[in-house]
Amino acid sequence: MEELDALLHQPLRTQLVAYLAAAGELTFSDLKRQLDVSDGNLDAHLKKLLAADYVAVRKESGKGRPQSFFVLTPTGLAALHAYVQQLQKLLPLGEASPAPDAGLITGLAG
Amino acid sequence: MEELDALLHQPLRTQLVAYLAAAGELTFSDLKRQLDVSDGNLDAHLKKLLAADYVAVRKESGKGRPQSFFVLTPTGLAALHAYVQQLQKLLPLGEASPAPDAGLITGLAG
DNA sequence: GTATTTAACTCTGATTTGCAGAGTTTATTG
DNA sequence: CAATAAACTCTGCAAATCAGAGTTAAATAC
Repeated sequence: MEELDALLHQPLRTQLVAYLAAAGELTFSDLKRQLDVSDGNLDAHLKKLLAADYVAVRKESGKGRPQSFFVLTPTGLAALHAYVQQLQKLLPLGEASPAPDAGLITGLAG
Repeated sequence: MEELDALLHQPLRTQLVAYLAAAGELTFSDLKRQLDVSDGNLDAHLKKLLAADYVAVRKESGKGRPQSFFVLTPTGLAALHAYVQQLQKLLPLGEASPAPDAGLITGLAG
């Protein structure tokens, strides 16, 4: 049985990676604002994603203050894709039933 | 902005709750086998879910060894439902686009 | 019917993760 | 050039995660 990617399956990192996937490229400050997180915390999570080669940095200096631009790497994008597949197998996401043998999580509305 | 439920957004607990939702009721040993996890670890996670009233126990003794049967409570089921909604907003799950302004995470296959 | 084994938990302590704020560096403003 | 502020980075503490030792109770052997 496959397990959920622990690197992605964490509140802050899931959002972070989702934002990067949507936006393509974001600065440290962009992420800090969007995630509403402390500097140190964001730094720690980015370091993990960098270490795993899920994201990459492009540092720009010269014009204006130095800034770091973060992007998803192909590795990170593939991991995200796999992660989403895992979630779909596990949970009743989207409209289709995830498994043929079970109609998971129904009868909620009542 | 709403955040992901930290109690549910954790590898073991997400799976645990998904299994409970699918099966309706599982014993400690069932969960241990399915999740392939140590006794202590499973106990700790169950305690958290019990403390949050996401799951409930029914303890049976008398016939055979004493066993604990775990179920999702209505609270837990509602939390799971809300959690899935959050994921759908954040990630491109299912077939439908999550947001009108972005076609998230495309161009993966190439 | 008592001793031994084994399933079903539960508790404890160690490791890892997550977090916030202090510290550092570099540009901009007066 | 001094002061301010943005953009990070580092350090240490608090909480979460985990594995295995310990406990209780039923089943099996004798």
